[in-house]
Amino acid sequence: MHRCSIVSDRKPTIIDVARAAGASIKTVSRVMNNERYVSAETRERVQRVMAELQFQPNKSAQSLKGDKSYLIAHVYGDPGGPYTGQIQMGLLTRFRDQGYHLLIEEIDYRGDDVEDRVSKLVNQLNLDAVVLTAPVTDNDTVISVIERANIPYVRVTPQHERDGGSSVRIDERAAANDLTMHLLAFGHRRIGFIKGPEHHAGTRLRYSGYCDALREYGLEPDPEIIEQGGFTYRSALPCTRRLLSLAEPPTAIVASNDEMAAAVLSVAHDRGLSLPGDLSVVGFDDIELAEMVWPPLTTVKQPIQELADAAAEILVNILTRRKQPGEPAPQAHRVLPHHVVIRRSTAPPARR
Amino acid sequence: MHRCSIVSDRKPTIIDVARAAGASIKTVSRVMNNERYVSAETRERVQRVMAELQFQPNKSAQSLKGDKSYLIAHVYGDPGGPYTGQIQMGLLTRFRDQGYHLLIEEIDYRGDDVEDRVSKLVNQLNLDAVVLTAPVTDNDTVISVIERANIPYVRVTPQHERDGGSSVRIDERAAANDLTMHLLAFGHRRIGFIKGPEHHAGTRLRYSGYCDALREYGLEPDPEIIEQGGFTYRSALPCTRRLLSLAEPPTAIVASNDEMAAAVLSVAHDRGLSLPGDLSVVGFDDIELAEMVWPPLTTVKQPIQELADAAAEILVNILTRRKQPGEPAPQAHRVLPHHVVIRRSTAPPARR
DNA sequence: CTGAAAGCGCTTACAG
DNA sequence: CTGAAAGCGCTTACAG
Repeated sequence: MHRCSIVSDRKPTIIDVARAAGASIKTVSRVMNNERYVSAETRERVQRVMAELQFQPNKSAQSLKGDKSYLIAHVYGDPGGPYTGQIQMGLLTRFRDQGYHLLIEEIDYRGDDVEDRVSKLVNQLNLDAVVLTAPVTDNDTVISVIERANIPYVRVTPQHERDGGSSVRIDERAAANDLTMHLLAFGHRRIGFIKGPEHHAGTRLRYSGYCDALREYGLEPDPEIIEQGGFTYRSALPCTRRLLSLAEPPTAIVASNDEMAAAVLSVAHDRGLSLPGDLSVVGFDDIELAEMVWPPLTTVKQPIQELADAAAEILVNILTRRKQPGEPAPQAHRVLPHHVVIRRSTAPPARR
Repeated sequence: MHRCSIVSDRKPTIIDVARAAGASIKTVSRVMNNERYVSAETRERVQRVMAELQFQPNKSAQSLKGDKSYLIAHVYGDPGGPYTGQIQMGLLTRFRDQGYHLLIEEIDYRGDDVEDRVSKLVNQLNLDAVVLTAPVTDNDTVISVIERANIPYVRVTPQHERDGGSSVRIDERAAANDLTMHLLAFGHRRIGFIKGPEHHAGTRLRYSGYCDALREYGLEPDPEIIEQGGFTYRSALPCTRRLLSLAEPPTAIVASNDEMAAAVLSVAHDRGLSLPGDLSVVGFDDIELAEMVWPPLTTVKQPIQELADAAAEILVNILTRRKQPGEPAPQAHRVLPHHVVIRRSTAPPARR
């Protein structure tokens, strides 16, 4: 018996394991990393000792010499939308099993220290990969730092396609089109629209989808009933007030996201309108809020869970098979199916 | 001129800086860490070279030999509540300036791998500190792993006080009391209550505050109008339906959080009740949703930003002055002021 | 299939 | 105030 003391006050290292197992540290390293060329017998013996000693490899040491830090960052912006948390949950679940940990970094795209912050994150920590969500999916400063460091990255619901990196998204334009068509099919012809903020993924595509749908019915977008919002509840309050104060107010309003749709409902309630008879309202994203307001919102479901899964899967694929240096990181671009969720906030327009 | 090439394809190391500055690596290290005993002249010269070379210290190397990983983890649970994101924002902002990065780990307290997961996080990454939020603030398994590793930690809004670690919170019991008093002062005498889930911080204290308030008015809590919810919107739907179907329904309902209060509103709307005349509703937390539903909720504001700030400040204090080993980590327990936000979901009961 | 040596980029003692 | 040496716990070549 040459393993003297199983219990010790300091954390066991690879050397302790090697000694206790009667093997070299290189062999222990091989077992840890599931490499080939270890006899089944040796592997088993080492694994048993690792378990007994409760050995846990030091990530810093692995990172210093090796090329992996086992750290992946989620870079997002505020307002990143209420699904930031759900995206993170999805990523965590997937990365966990592979031994990766998730770091988070919030980036204000207006800030002048964006480059510095991302650079520190990427370079000091030797990140293995990065996930980008709105509104930094299309931030050139952030992306160029990541590309310079030659780290694989995935953009979740980006606005524009790009040569580098990977992406996962739904067809936002088609989704906004479907949503508007739903209102047109109900007989609405005067349909207001509240846009999202510039620079934010989705803003442009959702607006385009709305315009396309109108044109399919031979209508032209009317600037009088198109408002500029900011994706927040508050931003849509004055927009709605203006729309409902028009001589000829819209009979339906498409808000570019659910939070703004909630604001439309509040203003309508406040004016004593009967919903959805006097005003139909639709949102976008299907966040939890969509079901919690009254009437619950007709909206497009953003398949957050699936998007996060797809993003994680793409990265895990890349990370677990990078063997040849010089080989360009493989890319993937996935477009997931979307669907309109019809609830009680939409109905045919009431007769006047 | 002994700095040959400023530009290089590989990242500059401390050795490159030392060479270019004509100093030893130890001196560069001193400058990096803002240690004393460096002449102003040398310090400045080194700093200039660091900037020119865009030198960024490798955290893995710092962590391997030193005792700091510059990594702090936020351990939370799902449902961690919609303010998980806000807490993280607050922590990020504060830690950033100190050079710390934030890792996140979601823990399902029902899972049997909790210990393993937290242990891996803490031990493999050599975490510098941990922040715990609901519902893991009172999880003994998690806390004992952290304490064994001798890492400072802060619990945000814990349910029970503890000997070890630090905590920040509001007086939830007093807050629930205030909220209920507000209804009592309006003249309500039959006030329903929807509890949060067991094991979740806040559940017990909020209920106690409600009971206390009733007793101050000489009333006893009536089990018939006390429901068991789960802090989710959906969980409160059936609770509300039962309460409103009673022969003598409550004239007001206290929901243990805002999401459940939103569910109360929806059921009431669905039954055609006039709000707040037929039913007053209060929530707890003042999450964004509270202002987005109709009528907007009277609730208690959870000062998330301040709580996150306080938590971060406590940790930064501990981390930046740990000099003497053996000295126990200093602790802090802070109770922040709370206040009731009165909106339009509460009013005196209508005459029957 | 297995192992001894060197080294990743820093920090910690320890000397001057 | 400054620096040369050793070492943190692993992995990467390189030999057997």
